Amino acid sequence: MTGIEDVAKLAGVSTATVSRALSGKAHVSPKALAKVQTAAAELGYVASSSAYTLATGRTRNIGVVLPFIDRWYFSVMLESIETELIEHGYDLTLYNLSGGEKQRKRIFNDFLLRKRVDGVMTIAIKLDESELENLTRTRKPLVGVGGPIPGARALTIDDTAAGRLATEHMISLGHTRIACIGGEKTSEMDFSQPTARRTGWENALKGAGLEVRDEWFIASDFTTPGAFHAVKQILGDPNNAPTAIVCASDEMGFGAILAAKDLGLRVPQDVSIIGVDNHDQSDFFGLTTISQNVRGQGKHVAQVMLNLLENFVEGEPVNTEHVETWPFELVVRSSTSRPSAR
Amino acid sequence: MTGIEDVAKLAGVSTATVSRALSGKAHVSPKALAKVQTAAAELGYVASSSAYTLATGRTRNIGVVLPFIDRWYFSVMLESIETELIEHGYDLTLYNLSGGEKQRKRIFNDFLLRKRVDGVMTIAIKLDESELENLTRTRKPLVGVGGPIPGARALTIDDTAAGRLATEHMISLGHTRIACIGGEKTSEMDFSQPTARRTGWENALKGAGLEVRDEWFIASDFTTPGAFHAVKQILGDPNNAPTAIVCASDEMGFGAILAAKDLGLRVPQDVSIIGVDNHDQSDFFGLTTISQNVRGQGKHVAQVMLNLLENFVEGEPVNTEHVETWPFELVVRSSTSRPSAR
DNA sequence: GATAGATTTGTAAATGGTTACAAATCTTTT
DNA sequence: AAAAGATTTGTAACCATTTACAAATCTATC
Repeated sequence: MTGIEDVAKLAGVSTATVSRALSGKAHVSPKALAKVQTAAAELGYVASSSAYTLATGRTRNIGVVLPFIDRWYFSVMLESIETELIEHGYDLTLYNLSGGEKQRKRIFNDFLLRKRVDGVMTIAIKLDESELENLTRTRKPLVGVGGPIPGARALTIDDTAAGRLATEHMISLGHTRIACIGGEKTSEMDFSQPTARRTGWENALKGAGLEVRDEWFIASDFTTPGAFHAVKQILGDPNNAPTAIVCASDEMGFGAILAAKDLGLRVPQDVSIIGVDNHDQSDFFGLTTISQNVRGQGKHVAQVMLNLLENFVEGEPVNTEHVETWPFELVVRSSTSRPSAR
Repeated sequence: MTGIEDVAKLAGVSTATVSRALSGKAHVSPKALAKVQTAAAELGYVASSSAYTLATGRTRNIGVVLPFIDRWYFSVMLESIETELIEHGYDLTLYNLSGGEKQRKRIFNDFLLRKRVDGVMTIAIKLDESELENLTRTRKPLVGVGGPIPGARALTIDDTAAGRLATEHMISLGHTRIACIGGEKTSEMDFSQPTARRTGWENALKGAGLEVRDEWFIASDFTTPGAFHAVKQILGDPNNAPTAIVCASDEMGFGAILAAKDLGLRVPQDVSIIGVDNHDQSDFFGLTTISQNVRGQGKHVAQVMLNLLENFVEGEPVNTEHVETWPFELVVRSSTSRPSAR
């Protein structure tokens, strides 16, 4: 393999000059620059990133930790973060927690501590004490998206407010019998969204003086089939069927729509349905939703990280708690309307 | 940060001994081993991966290149590869091509050449001349999945045979009017699946002496909404409506089912529909499909890579063309049946 | 208890870049 | 044309590990 020394020899300059010429960090005479560039091109030279890292302490690589990949929110978030990082010359190494508890332990105890990354981003992950402790001890930037991180920077939407807005949309249309399909009791791995969105639903109902019936909340995983079954339960009950359903995600909203249709109910004439996310396919399903521009968030959170790395001052504390709130908005489509008069 | 020297000092041995004790690559006396281990634990020492890489030439990191993340096949493939790699102590760095042509260029011309990865895996990517050339010049293992790679190892299903089996299933049920929803004319980025599966459909029809009507093939992207619109076209035609539809993927199959229902047609009584993949939600939709264990393929292809890295012999050619064919099978669900008598 | 052989250990040379510092060269000013 | 200042360059130390080689220690044998 050709190294910097080969280039220096061919160009007739020292390795220092080659380094300066190629990195652009210091001025080099036009002649030298040209010689180095042609020599490098001729040899097909590319700097070894490990030598660079060893010398500078920077990896130009950031670690991204997430609980799943095969869900819309996560894959889209990952995609937009990756695009933004590559754009700025950074690599992304992936740490996916779906491999179980022991894989999770290894990631936090081994992989993330190997000085392989300049910073860590977490996507909708709740870190436990020791994980957080491990991460902060590395003194590297930590940035989260999809929920707050104690003691670090994070970007998130106000999930309670989102759940509330979704519900208030239904209330404003005249619905009084409003159910909610939400996440299971927060598992270790999930974040706060499920419960927060449910709380928003409760708050909205209470705020409007409507009753919060236990049987009008059904826990389900965040998938289309999960919500499908939940909604069949809820709509199948001849005495208690609600006229509106608030789903904690759009993927669940799709399941709700399919379930209603499967029962022969019309959406929105017989049931109104709303989700949260603005999934790429929500338009296709005509699903009214609380839109939260996931791609925008991914790009933004990547920029926050890059900024942190750029303006890093030795000695200063890297991570300070700071949660930034991202806006959301109601997008009305054809899955919600006034309840039909009985 | 604590380095190997600190550990050596605390344990009262040389750095060489620390290295040997911790890597387990050479025998160390039990006493020394114990001393080193306690010292390392006390200091919370973790070896710097860049120094390791510089000294050994191995990164324990492999690069994965894919065209999208937010599609079921890709996210599941990625997830299973990542799990297998982490299991064996390898990192995965992600190169996603969805950021456009210039991003693609940078990835192949810069990122993958920086000696940052021990090997490269591509998922359903067609490499052009120069990309392939760049990759093979690094003399690092290259392994593909989802289609062959000229001059390198690859794992793939026989997409033509899969398309053919799907179609023959319809034929064996007695269908004679069989349409196909397939991929657009192979774009640069996609792989051969779209056309291969279409070819399978054609071959099956010809083999059975049935006519191949041009208007019974509709190109669409590989999404549910895409297929939805395509199928509405095809089923809406009063004179030419087929009784069976072969979709090039399950996500398209879902769209086909929804489109049929939307037109008031019953599946399978009025139209039979089949897909390819065995998507996690195919069971939910009752979609008959050609199943290709994507997780299994991901795991396998990761093992092939690890094997290559393990048994790497200096001087031997690393990449030799070899395509391994992965099996698939017909999974019959409720979306296919005999055509109803007119 | 000396000798040979096996095992364990330490010394120091890689690995391939970056960069502080000093030396050399080039401008400008007098 | 010399002096001062600015710019460009080269030398060599440094980053944190691994590992070849030699030295030291241990174990077994006579």
